[in-house]
Amino acid sequence: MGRAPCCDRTGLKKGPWTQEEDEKLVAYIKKHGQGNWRTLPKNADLERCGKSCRLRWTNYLRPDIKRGRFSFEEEETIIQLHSILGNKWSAIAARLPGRTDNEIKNYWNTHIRKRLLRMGIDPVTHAPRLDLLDLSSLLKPAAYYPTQADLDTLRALEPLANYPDLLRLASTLLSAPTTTSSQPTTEQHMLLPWLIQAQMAQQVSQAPPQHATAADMFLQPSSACQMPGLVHANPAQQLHQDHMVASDYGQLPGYDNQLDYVPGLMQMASDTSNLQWSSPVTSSNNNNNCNVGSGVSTPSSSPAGRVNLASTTAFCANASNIDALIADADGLFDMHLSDLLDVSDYM
DNA sequence: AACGGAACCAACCGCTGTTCA
DNA sequence: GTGAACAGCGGTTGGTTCCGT
Repeated sequence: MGRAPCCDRTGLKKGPWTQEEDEKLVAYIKKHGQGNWRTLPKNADLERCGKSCRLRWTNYLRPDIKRGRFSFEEEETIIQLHSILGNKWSAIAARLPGRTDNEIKNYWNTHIRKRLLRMGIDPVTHAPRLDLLDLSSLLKPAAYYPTQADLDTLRALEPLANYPDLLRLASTLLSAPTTTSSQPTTEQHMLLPWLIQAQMAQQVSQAPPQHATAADMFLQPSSACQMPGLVHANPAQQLHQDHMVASDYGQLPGYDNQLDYVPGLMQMASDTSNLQWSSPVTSSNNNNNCNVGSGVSTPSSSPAGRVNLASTTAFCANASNIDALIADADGLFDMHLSDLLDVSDYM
């Protein structure tokens, strides 16, 4: 378009607003309404551009703005909505009465984002950061009291050696804390054959290109290999638990029930021995546009694809019915893989 | 008390989508 | 149909405050 900037007039004031300017703007809008922002400054006797006036009004002077610290409930809502909507601050703000998009954005960048990073959760994908996980978690139990089961586990993992990312994923799953002891659960052992099968199937079907790791194959929403819900995190839930258990975010609480996720996971594995994972939600619209990164800036440090099913869903649907999507996603939050990922050892 | 770095947040910038002449 | 004007959005900046040394 090449549109000229709105504030190209010289002599217009910039920087912080004075109380006098605020009063002028508020008085004018109270009397005349918002109307045309372009003409407002002149009519209100303000040496500001319309854009600056609009920003000042919407972010600060609007009477319905709630100021002060965010409550925990608001924080939880922001995290959940962000996992669905991404950096759609205005959409998030629309669901937080009294909060502006700018305020939420600032709060995210200064508080929540850093907190998630400390928790080992990627603030963009809301997934556990694979780069923080390694084989040491697998070896840890065996190093202390190597049982036959531990040895079997390690032996079974040997074929994964050439797929470090997949190995990390297996490490994550298999190192999930157990209820009463350090022994892997039956379900965790059941996962092993599936991982091996997946790895072997991949070797047979196609050799992964140099630039695509095994984990990329798993995590790419637009590829044939989708793993919906598997790495779905609920940082809000985790935050809540942290609040309950420890104020130090570097120390994650223990988890007492990881069995919730396993049946679904094993079902997925048994349904998809050929790695053609799909979900009822995404399979109908599984094209390249379903890259959840679209519309959201994705730092290079983030995984190639976003593995959050809710996010995928939202973006695939062009966010045409966000409320419905959020309602759907609320149900999906019942799946807490993050609840079983204890990454505190790697922090 | 002074200093420097970190944290915070209001405001700006640049871009996109929509409207309208 | 075209392009300028406009509103709105998300990313970034820079000034201020806080805090540790």
